[in-house]
Amino acid sequence: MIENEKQKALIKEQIGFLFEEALLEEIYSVGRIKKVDLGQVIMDPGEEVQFIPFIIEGSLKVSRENVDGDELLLYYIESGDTCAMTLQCCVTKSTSSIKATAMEDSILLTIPMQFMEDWMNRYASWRQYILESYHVRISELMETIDAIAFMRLDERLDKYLKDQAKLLGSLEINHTHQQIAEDLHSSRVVISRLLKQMESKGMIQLKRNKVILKGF
DNA sequence: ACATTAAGTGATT
DNA sequence: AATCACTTAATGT
Repeated sequence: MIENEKQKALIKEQIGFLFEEALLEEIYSVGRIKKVDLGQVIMDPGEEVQFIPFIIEGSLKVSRENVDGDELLLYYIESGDTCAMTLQCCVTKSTSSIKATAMEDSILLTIPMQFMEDWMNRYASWRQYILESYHVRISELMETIDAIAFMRLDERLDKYLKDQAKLLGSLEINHTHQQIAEDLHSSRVVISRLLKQMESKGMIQLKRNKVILKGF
């Protein structure tokens, strides 16, 4: 139950326009606010998902992970978004096949999954939102597939840095080369070399644990 | 001062 | 584009 007026206002501001009053009231009565820190893992493959997360503030990255812990970044979710894969898990009552990590300190609104179906039947706005969310996720997945299949790694890296900067609203990206390599499913050495190349072209500036973009 | 972790580089596949 | 093996640089204790 969300009692705090400040939190209510925040929710209203971020997702209020999506739903009618009655549904918002229900959201207030069953939702929980959850704060997560940068780097915190919200969902792990194999875990049973029992809530639907909305991003109220901040952003998450969603990635695929294999048994060896190798990763591949799929897409990001930001304020007002929810995670389509979670929805799928809720409907089929299966376990998560993806990993979600906080890209910055973020605030989530979590809704227990048992309300999902009921709301789908009773609220057109909810139904539409869920469908719309699926649509957006799938488009982004397509974009990622295109990038993997058709772009060279240096182009992907460039896109990655720009996406990252846009999302976090900063030209400074605080990642190690190792972390970037993991997101792109490449190796650190290769990323270091490509970054060095970009630096000598004047596109970026390199610091320890940091990449600074020189505009877009 | 030393250990640890991040980043740079040549050579090889 | 990946991996190995090694060097150099930055940072924490």
